[in-house]
Amino acid sequence: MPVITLPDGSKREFSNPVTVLDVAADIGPGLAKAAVAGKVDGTLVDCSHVIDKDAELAIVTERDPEGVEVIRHSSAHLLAMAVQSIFPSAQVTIGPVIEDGFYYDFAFERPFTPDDLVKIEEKMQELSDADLPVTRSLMSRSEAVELFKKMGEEYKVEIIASIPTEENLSFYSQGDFIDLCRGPHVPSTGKIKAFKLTKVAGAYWRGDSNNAMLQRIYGTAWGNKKDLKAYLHRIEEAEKRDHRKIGKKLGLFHMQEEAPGMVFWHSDGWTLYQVIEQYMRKQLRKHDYKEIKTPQVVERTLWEKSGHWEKFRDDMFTTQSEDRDFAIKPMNCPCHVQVFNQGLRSYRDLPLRLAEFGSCHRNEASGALHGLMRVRGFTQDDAHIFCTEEQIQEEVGKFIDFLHEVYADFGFSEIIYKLSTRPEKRVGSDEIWDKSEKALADALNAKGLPWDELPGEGAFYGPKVEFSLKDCLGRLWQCGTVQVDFSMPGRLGAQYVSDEQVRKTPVMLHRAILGSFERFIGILIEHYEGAFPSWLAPTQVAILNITDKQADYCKKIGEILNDKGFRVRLDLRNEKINYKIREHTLNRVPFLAVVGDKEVETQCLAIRTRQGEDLGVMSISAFEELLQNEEAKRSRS
RNA sequence: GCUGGUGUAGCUCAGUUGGUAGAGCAGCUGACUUGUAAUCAGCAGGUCGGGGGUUCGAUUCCGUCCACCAGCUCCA
Repeated sequence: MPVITLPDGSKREFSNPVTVLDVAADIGPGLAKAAVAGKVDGTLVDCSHVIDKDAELAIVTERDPEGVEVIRHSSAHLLAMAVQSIFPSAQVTIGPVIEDGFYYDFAFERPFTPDDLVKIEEKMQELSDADLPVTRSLMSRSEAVELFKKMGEEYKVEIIASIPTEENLSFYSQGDFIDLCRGPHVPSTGKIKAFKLTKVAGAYWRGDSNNAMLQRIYGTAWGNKKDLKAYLHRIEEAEKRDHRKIGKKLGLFHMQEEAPGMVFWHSDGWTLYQVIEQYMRKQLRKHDYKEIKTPQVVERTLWEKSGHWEKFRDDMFTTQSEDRDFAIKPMNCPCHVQVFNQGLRSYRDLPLRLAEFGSCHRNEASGALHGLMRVRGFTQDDAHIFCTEEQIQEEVGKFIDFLHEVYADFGFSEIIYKLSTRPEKRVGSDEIWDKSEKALADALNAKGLPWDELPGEGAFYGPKVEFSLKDCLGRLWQCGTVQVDFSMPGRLGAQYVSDEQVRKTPVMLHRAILGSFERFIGILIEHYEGAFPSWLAPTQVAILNITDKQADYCKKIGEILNDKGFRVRLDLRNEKINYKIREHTLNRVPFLAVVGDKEVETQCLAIRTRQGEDLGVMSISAFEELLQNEEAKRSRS
C-alpha cells in the first residue's frame, strides 16, 4: 500500500503498486497527458516505472528542465530509428544529450549530406506523428550481445563489453527499433514534437583520433515549439555577433592566407588593443607586479630543460641559424625563470611577481584555428609569481581579487570556477600534487567561491584553476587561469636564500587574467556586438559639421578634446548630416557631436548617442565632463 | 591533423546542358552646402583561391595544394 508524497507535501495512498503515470492520472488527466517521466525519491524514471512502496514522487513534464532532457534523449533515439529505417546498413553507436540538444553517432559507408538531413528529419516527424509507445525491457549481457551481433551492430557489442557490471542491461524499443540505454525515456514518440536537425560532422569513435571516424548528426529539441523557435532565434542573434564579421565591418583587423592564424591589426583594432594593454599595465602596477620583456626566439636547449620540447615540439615553430636550433617562444615561463635567476635572490624578494605582455607563437592544428579565438600568434597577459609554499594560498587569493576587479571593469559579472587536477602524463610526485591541489582548493574556499573539479585536466607540471566568464548570450569563455608549479623552477635551477641561510627552490605560480589579448578582444566584440563602452571604443566622439562653414570650429573642438586624451574623429565631408549620422552610428561611435551655425554661435555642441538618444546642446566643458564620467563608470562598476 | 562544406569586384552576393562574367553597397569624378540613420548623375573596377589535367575552348568537369567555415581531436 504505497503512500506517495508529492512535491507540494500532499500525500496519496494507493491499495496496489502503481506506475508514475497512474499517479499522474489520479491527480488529473491533463497532468497524465503532459507527463514525460517521473522523479521517485530523487531518481529520474520512466512513466511506466512501478512504485510499490512509500516514496516521494514528482511528475516531470516538458516544462521541467529534466523533462526537456528526457525529450532530448528520446529525440536521439528517434533520430537513430529514422536513420536506420532510411539507411538500414547504418550502425548505431551512442546518442547523448548535450546543451540545447542531442546528437547520435553512426557508422555508415558514406557521409550524410544536407539532403539526407531533410529526409531524416521528415522521417522523424512521421515517427513522432505515429506516436509509437516506448517500452523498457531487461536482458542479460549474453542475450544482448547475441541480439546485437545478429543485428550486425558491432559498436553496440563493443559498448556492452566495456560495461563492467554483471547486472542486467536495460533496453528501450519503439516500433521495430531497439537500443541499449539506461533511460529514462518519454512514454511515446508523440511527446517529441519540437525538434530540428542542425548539422552533420565527423567524430571519432570514443573521441580518440586513432579510431574510425563516425558520422555525427546534431539536433536540437525542446519541450514545445515556442522554445524551439526562441532557441533558433538565439542562434541567429549569436551569428550576428560573430567577431569575425564585426571585426571586418568595423575595420578592426584582418587575417590572410599568407599568415594563417595570425592577426593584422588595423588602426581602430590596435587602438582598442592598446587601451586594454595600458589599462592592464596600470592594474599590474597597482597590484605590485614588475613588468619585463623577454626574447622571441630562444635556443632549443632551454625548451628541452623546461620539458616543453619533449611534449610540444610538433606544435612549436622552429628556426635554424649558424647550426643552432631555435624555437619561437610558445610561452613565457622559462624566460621568466631566467630573469629570476639573475643575481642571488633572497626570501625577502618573495613573492616576486614578474609580468609580461608576452608574444607567443604555437603551430596549432590547422583545423583548430578560429578567428581571434584560436590563433597561432598571440599575446598573453602573462605573469609568474615566485613564492614559498606558505605563500601560495595568499597569492592565489590576491590574484583572484585582481581578476575579479578586471572582469568587472570589462562588464563581466558572472564567473565560473573550475579546478583542474593531475593528468595521467605529468611530472612531480603525488605528494607535491596533493599539496598543490589542496592549496588551490583552499584559496577558492577561503573566498567562498563555488567551483567544480575537472579531474585529469591539469597541466603536466601542476594543477590549475580556470576562470570562465559568461557573456551576454550566456556563453562561457575560459580566460583566466592560475597554476601551481613545483617543477619548473627546479628544472631550470631557480633558487633563493632562505631565512635559515640555505638555498631553496621557490614555487612558481603561472597566471593570466585576459588569457590572450586576441581572444579577449574577440570575446569583447561578441559581448558588446562591437558597441564598446566609451572607455574602450576606438573612436569615442565623431564631430560632424553641417556645412563647410563650421569646419574651423569643428577642428578647434577636435583639438581641444584630443589634447584632453579623448579619441576624436572629425567628419567634415560634404555630405548630408543624415548620411554622416548613419555611418558613424553603424560604426558604433558612442557620441556624435553635430555642429551647425547655431552651435558655432553659442560655442556649443549638439550631442547624440549611438542609441539615437538626443542629449541636447551643451557647452564643450559640459561634454568633456560627460566623457570623463563615462571613463569613470569603469572603475565604479 | 581528421570528416564534410565553401572560395566570383574592396564588401555582400547572382551566374547549369563548358563558349573568358553581373547587381547593390563601397571607391573615383562632377553637381549639390545640406539640421539628426543612405542627395543625384557619370566613370572605373575581376588572369572567377593557386598551380595542373581533360577539351578546339574551363569560373563551370577531374585530381592536387592553400585558406576559410562547421564539427571531431588537440590546447603548455
